[in-house]
Amino acid sequence: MNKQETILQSAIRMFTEKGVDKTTISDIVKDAGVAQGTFYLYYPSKLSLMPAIAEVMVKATLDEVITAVDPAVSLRTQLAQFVDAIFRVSRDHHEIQAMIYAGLASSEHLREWESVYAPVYEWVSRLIETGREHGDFRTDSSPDQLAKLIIALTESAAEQIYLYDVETDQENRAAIQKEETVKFLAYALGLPADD
Amino acid sequence: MNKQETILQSAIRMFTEKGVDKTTISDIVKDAGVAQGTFYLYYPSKLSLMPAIAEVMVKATLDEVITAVDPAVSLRTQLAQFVDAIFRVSRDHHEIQAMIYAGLASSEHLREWESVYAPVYEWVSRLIETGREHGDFRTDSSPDQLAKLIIALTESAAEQIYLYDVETDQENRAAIQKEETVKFLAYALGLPADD
Amino acid sequence: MNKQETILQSAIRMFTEKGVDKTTISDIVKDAGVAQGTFYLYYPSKLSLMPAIAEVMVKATLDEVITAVDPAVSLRTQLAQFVDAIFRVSRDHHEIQAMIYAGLASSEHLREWESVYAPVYEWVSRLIETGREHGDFRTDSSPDQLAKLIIALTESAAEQIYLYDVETDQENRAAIQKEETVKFLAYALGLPADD
Amino acid sequence: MNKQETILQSAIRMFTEKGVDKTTISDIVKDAGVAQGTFYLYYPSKLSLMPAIAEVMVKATLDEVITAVDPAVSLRTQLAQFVDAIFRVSRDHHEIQAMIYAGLASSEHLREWESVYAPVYEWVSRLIETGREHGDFRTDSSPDQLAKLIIALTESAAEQIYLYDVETDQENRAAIQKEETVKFLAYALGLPADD
DNA sequence: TATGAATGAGCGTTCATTCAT
DNA sequence: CATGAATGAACGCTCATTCAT
Repeated sequence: MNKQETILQSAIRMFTEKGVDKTTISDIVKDAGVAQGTFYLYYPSKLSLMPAIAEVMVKATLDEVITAVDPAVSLRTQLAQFVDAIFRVSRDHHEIQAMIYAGLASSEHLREWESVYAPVYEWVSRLIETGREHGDFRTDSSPDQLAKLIIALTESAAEQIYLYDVETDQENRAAIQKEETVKFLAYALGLPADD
Repeated sequence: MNKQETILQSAIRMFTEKGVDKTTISDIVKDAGVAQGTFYLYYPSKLSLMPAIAEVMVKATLDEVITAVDPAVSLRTQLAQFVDAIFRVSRDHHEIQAMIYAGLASSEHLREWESVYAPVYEWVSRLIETGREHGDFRTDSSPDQLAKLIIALTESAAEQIYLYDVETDQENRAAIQKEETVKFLAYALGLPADD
Repeated sequence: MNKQETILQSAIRMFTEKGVDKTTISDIVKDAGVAQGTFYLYYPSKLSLMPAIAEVMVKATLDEVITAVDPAVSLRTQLAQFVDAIFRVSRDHHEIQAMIYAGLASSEHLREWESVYAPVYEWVSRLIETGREHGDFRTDSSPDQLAKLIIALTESAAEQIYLYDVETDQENRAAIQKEETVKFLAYALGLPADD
Repeated sequence: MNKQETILQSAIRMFTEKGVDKTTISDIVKDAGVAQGTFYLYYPSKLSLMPAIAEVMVKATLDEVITAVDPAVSLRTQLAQFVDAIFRVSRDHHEIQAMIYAGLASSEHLREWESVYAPVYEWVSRLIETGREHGDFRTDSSPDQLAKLIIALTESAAEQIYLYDVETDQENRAAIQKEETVKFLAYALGLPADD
């Protein structure tokens, strides 16, 4: 792994452990085992790491989703698998997600965000199109629009559980929230219940 | 307005204008017209302002919602009014919302967040209960659960429009997103279409 | 002496001892016995000290000149006293003079320089005007023009001796250079020799 | 042009463009199109370039003077041509001159300065000697002494115009200053007016 | 209560210098 | 000879925090 990659990995680790604001470049380079100046060979500032990190996160999300969702099962089950995957990503990376939401917001790298996140939208869009070919889902909204709202709902539902530090009974609350989210989505999409 | 309140208002203004990280206590006290030391009479640190700010925001949200939603009209219309209100709050205060999401996350004041936000959840919960008394909404989920997801979806949908700087055609995209969100919610809640 | 004045004095001392470039703000505040941050309460940067230092230098120059020149003696003698004073200032402060010449040049504070130095030009101008009232000095150049060249010549002659580190026989070479400068000036100004 | 020479030329260009302090070795090697390490094959530090640069400058000055001054014309005119040449050099290279004056001063390479500048002194000295053979110039000062003061006056007069950024009406003020300088010199040297 | 001058630890950043290739 | 990635000491500067008034 080259030094640029090492720095990026260390940045993700440090941001996750202590938050973006409280992470110093000194923390990152110490963790990465490189000199202070080496950081600046690859990134002009701390915030300029954000797009690269977002990219890593999106890739991780997409990988998780693709691995988790089995195209052979019913759409309702696929939806459950999707929700499960998003909740898992949120649980494992909620610090980074908070960082992306607000950290990116305060940087000048926001423009890049939409394009970085595009693959996830596209994946969900295609899921809907495929479903429609089998006669599933309501058809009075475009796949792109539905994809946006599906993702908005699912990530936001996951964050309600994982973004905040209240860890009491977390997995139990997560299970309920997941089940409710799937049901909510099924209704919202006009998906008939499994029989 | 006493000095504590003045400081809080200045903090909100400064945070909104230049972001939380880039706002210094010096900025706040200058804007408030008080001395540097006075800040510390009321708040031990910059982050300790967060719960108070969150409270103000939640109150603003609730006021907006209560004002906008007319209990006399159809539930579908009330839903549309609710979505409209949330989008408006997001448009006007997206900086603060990003701040609350991630700014709070990095502080030690997170515990207070849930209790601060509770009134909004309760308001939506009561909306559902009232609807049920008239035979509306599906009943296979608890009002509290539905409230959570309604809020999650609506705020997240609004943020997709307003959190990012792409201001091209913003209000047009917002109109479409609002309409789709209402439709999505109506399906998700088992609400019959207006007739 | 207040802290601002203390910092200024320390800056002059440090600049004189080790040169402007090699003097760090840390050097200055250590010498002044104040905290690092205190510096920035009064000066936004190292270069912003320059106009203040220039002012001190000009005042020192003017004091030296006014003290040294006796209006009661012949103009030729007054000229010698003036040259003597300028050489003395150069000897004692040549580091600062080099600093002002080039240090100011690299800053954005250059505009202020002319106004700061104005009193010296004016003093020499008045010397010429007074001389003319007694029928001395050639009259085919304006006092202001002559003042500029008198100062240019005298300071530059002094710097040839003192700006560079060659200290061998310095005072002897200075004596010769002073005498020649006075003679040069006397001719240049159309001043008759003492009789 | 070999790499050593390329580096020197780039250093002069960079120093002129952005000042000595703000020019980094990285700037120089980038401009020169050589690697960072190559610099150190030829110069041990940034300041060690100074004597070489001074030499180039002095050569440029001498070339300008020799080209400009026509030995066939009257001494008064030659003086005007000389003043003109010095003003031109100052206008085109005032950044480097400031650099040499104070930049050299802060280095350990000062000893070399006098010897580097010697050819200019000698040229002026010879001008005076030649003039004397024709019965011109006063003879109560040595040519070497006069040369020093002539150069001191002329360069300093030029700097009063060009060292500072006030560019309003610069060429007009330069013309007046040049004329006055020639007149001043003519008197100072006991040179009869052209007839 | 209220002030604001003073603090100083610690930050991001620069850049002259080295050395394995 | 030439390279340029890597170094890390040292810099200017910020700003939350304190405390004598």
